[in-house]
Formats: sequence, structure tokens, C-alpha cells
Amino acid sequence: MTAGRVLSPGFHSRVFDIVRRIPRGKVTTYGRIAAMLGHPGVARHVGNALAVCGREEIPVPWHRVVNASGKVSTNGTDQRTLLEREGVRFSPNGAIPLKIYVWQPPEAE
DNA sequence: GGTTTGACCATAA
DNA sequence: CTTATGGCCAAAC
Repeated sequence: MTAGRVLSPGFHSRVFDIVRRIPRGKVTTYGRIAAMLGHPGVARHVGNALAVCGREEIPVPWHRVVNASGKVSTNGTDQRTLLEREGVRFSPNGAIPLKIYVWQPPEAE
């Protein structure tokens, strides 16, 4: 490889690819997606990518992605509504029990 | 091409 | 439980 300076060409695209693989009724966290991509510290970009996805109206189930606290980072109530609609139950404090609803990929590497 | 911005995360108090 | 702080790094300006 000539330069070898390729770290993440089109990071957003990779994020979308992961989010599309999330099955209905399951959720995942930003940091976890970042870890899947091989970058444990780029959780912020995962959220940023999804923000762009909403702006570009890209068909991605972004509502299935929450933060490490199990709460939605979006200000709107739409995300919670969509999740409950998929069968996800929220805790009294308004957070999701990740131990139950977190999506665990079949194969990790 | 440096500066600003984020749909975050871990830790501390 | 909440609030505050530092760090992480790509994309947009």
C-alpha cells in the first residue's frame, strides 16, 4: 500500500452498515458500535454519523442506538416512542435495561 | 489547514 | 440519583 494512511475512509458509512444490522426490538450503544469498527474511542462519531443520517434522511434505524446509560441522547421523544413501539420497555427512571435489550452481534472480531 | 463542533464515555464528588 | 471535567477523533467551516 502506497501511503498506508487509511484509518477510516467514510466512517459514517460504516456506522450506517452496523446500525442497519440491528434487529427489531434490540438496541445498542454508541461506544459499542465504535468498538465493533475497531475504534473504542470514537463513540462521538457514531452519534454524529446518525445525526447526519437524520439530516440526509437516510433509511437507518437510528432510534435503536442509545448511549451507555441506556437513555436516549436525543431531545425529542420520538426515539423512545419508536423503541417502545418495537417492544422495548423502559425503566421507571427512563432508561433501558441494556442487560436485556442490548444487541449482541453473532460474531465479533 | 487550523479551529470548532458534537445524538459519547469514564471517572469523580 | 445528578453535576462536572477531561479525553477521544472524524467531519464541517
